[in-house]
Amino acid sequence: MEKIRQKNLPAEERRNVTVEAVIDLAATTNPSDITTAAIAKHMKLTQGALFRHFPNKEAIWQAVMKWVAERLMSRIEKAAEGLDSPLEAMQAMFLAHIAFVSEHPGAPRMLFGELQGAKATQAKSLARALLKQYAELLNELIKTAKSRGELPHELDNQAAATLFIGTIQGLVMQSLISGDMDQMRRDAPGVFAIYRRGIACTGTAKRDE
Amino acid sequence: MEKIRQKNLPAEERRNVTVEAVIDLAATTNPSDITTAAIAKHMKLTQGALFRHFPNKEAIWQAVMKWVAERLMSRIEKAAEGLDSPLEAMQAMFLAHIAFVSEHPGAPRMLFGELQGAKATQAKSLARALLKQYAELLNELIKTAKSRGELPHELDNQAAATLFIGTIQGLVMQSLISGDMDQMRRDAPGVFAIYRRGIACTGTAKRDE
DNA sequence: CTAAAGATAGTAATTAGTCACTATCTTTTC
DNA sequence: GAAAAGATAGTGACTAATTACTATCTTTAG
Repeated sequence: MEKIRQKNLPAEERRNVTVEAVIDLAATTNPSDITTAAIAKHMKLTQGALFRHFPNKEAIWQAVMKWVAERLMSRIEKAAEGLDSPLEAMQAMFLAHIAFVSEHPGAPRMLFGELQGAKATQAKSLARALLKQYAELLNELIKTAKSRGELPHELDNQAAATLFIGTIQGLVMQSLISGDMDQMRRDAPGVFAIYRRGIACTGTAKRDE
Repeated sequence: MEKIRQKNLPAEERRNVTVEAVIDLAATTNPSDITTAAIAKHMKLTQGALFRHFPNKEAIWQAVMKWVAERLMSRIEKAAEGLDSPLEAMQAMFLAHIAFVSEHPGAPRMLFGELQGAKATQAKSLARALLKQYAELLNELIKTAKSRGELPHELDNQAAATLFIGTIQGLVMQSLISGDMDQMRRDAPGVFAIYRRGIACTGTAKRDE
């Protein structure tokens, strides 16, 4: 069960190892500073050998984004599974997302890094697709919640979904900044509590008009 | 008032122009992809000439971060000025921040880009200082709001401040992703409304325990 | 006339990607 | 069932382009 130094791996296995190496590196390195040489070194391979398994660097990035998208979505969907209340489902998704990121700090960095770029790479379009799918999932939940009376009808769906994702992104950014991934796990419940009250609460509290 | 092509600018003026050129470029380019050559080209100067005014690239980035920190903080403080209610002040700050970013999309990109990096540059420590100052300002407002009864005492200050900043960062990220800075301005009021209810609302709404 | 600002033309280091060759595994054939 | 043949994986040295940065010459402004 130990991580033994493997040689002559079959192609697909080697590609998987490569993706993990990149996620690993991205935990401590700015994605755009990750060189093919660094990737190769981290997996104890020569730089040239990488190109036996990927046509170019962009293909590596694409594979990484696919990995992130698949793992993250499946994790989130699994967390929401079986929960009857949409609000409870959203909370479970929120915490699952945070947990995933704190286990793989490199994942959000790759995502943000890719989205930040100007040119329309294929990796970028994968990242966009992920966010879109996420937003749709949330919209469904919010709609169901409204129909069940768990959320007020006056609630702005768009804003609620934006804030849900934005809140996570904000937490992630602040953890990246402090360099402490546990901070995120600590802050998550309290932050979500505020979000939940924000969308559930109908009254406009105090207003002086 | 027109942007006339200036030559032989005095040193300080040239440095200002340089900073603006970088912010400009950062609006469409990943900060770590911005080369000294690109900066020079954008301000119609030769690359070598840049180093007459900055000892190295890091010094340029430092100047940029200083620019961002000063302009952003002064803008936010001005927005909150004269507002008696802390909650109103927070809303004004929120909207001012969003407005600033939508006018200078390059600013947050430089900030995030710098914070993302592993190594401890001076530009990075400026960025950290900015966020810290911001958080303290928020904390003061929240405390005052509590003492005036505008916010409930049970509210978690830390979480509220985190979410305030996080919400903005999230909005920024999503605008960067869609490439449409106006999206941010459109979403901001609705999103802040939810945040405001979230911190102001004491009741736990519906809970099934 | 001189000092500051810019142009020109470099440098050394680093980057993604290539290539001829070697090592190892898998399949075929008798 | 073992040797031959082919396929697959990895090596190490290379390249062309790009990078931040520098040295030297030229222009301009006061």
